[in-house]
Amino acid sequence: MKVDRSLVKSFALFNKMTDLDVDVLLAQAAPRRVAAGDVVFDQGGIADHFFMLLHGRLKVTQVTADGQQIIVRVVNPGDLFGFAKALQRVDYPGTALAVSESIALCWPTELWPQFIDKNPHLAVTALHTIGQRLEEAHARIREMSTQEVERRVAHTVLRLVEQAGKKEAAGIRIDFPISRQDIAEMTGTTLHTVSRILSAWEAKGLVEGGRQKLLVCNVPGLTALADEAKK
Amino acid sequence: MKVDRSLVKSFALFNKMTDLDVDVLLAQAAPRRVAAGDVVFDQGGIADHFFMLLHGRLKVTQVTADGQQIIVRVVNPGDLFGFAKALQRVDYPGTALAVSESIALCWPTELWPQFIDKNPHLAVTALHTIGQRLEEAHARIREMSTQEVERRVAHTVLRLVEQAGKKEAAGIRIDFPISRQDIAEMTGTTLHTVSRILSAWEAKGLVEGGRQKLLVCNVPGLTALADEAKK
DNA sequence: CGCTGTATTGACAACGTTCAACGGTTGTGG
DNA sequence: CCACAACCGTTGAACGTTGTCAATACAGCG
Repeated sequence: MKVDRSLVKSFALFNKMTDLDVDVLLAQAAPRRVAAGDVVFDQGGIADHFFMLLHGRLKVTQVTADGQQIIVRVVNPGDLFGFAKALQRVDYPGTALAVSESIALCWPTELWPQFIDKNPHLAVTALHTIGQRLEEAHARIREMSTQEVERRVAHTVLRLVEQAGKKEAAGIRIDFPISRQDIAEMTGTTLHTVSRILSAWEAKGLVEGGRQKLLVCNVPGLTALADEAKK
Repeated sequence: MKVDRSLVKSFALFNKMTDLDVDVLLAQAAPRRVAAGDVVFDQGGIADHFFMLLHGRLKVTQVTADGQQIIVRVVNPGDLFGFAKALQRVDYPGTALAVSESIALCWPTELWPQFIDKNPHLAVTALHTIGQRLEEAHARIREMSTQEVERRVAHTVLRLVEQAGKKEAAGIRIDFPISRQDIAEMTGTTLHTVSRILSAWEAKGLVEGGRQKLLVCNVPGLTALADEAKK
């Protein structure tokens, strides 16, 4: 039940805090293991906990009234997630699903007010986190408003490289299982179009595909594609 | 220079505060008049102040690297805006431009920490505000990912009715000058398409157009259009 | 009165979705 | 252990929504 301080000290959220404060926070946290494919919480469910990802990878999705799904974001180790209550919501606005074996720290939402009370840093950090997320959302809106699909996919893949890139001999591997459908739901297009684009890129030697796999061979090349003003 | 308490007490931000606290806040605020077409701050400018809109209407825009513009949001009376510094930014991420004669309260950003220190309510309110804005952004992403242009425009117009609707004999007036270009930049399309859609709606008696004018005659009809699942 | 910014409308092209069929891989249950 | 289902991916063809290009009209303003 007890999580060791050394496991979390490297995350941005904690590295400005004293050992004592970290210990207090950890003492109230429950670690939770989530198998790939399992959900941490469901869209519409009562927001009774908030979380931090220790290990693994999650995707947060939303389903529209007419059944279409989009991926809101990918959760990486060190990220806070599911703190809907802090935003004055009673329910979770999306579903968090593990795409690979993951471990999350869980706190009951009732503790949130105490936490920010005891540790003003946390409130500031939370504000920054949400601020960044808002900027990401606006960036995505900007892209969807002004760019054609191929550039959006390029940007999305580059973002994944940043967040989950792992160096390999032949290039940079996206370090979790990701399907064309997933990329489609991140960019607002269909898996067909994504498949075509990735095939074209593979022919150019920019990437290497595979079942739920993606290896980026030529980052500068992709960046050029992403930044290229409309011809 | 002094702003009377009664002018602001009706806004959500202040109505949970004591008269004394309100007075303290107001004592440090500078009211600023902005003519239609003038900017309050520029994208990229140093974020040395944050604001609350007392009267009028602003639009917040962003320009992309290749010169395309989008409208991030519309600022209504009572809204906080431009608190970039609280999100750990040094510059404003967008430009705030008055679309009609407006009055804003200005505070130097250095005061922000003191404010949330003295008035914990404010930090909570700020979190809620940003949380809502994040949800709006996600809603917009969802719409742009899954809906065709006409429905997006319908949603956008309905949102404007909520925010800036003014009852008239023939329907609900959008209470500030708004062009087809503006609507296009809010929905991620072109003014041509917006013009076509509005013309079609006018033929059906749903709206009445005009130069920088918009009157919604049939709200339920528009709502039906907006919610209609894809045929 | 002419200029500038806004709006309308048509013709056309194209990007991307939809529909459809097929191949390959993984995992499961008999 | 093999057969089969379920899922993921690929690719072709047709269609349609929407952007692009272009021409015109109109209102407001100096």
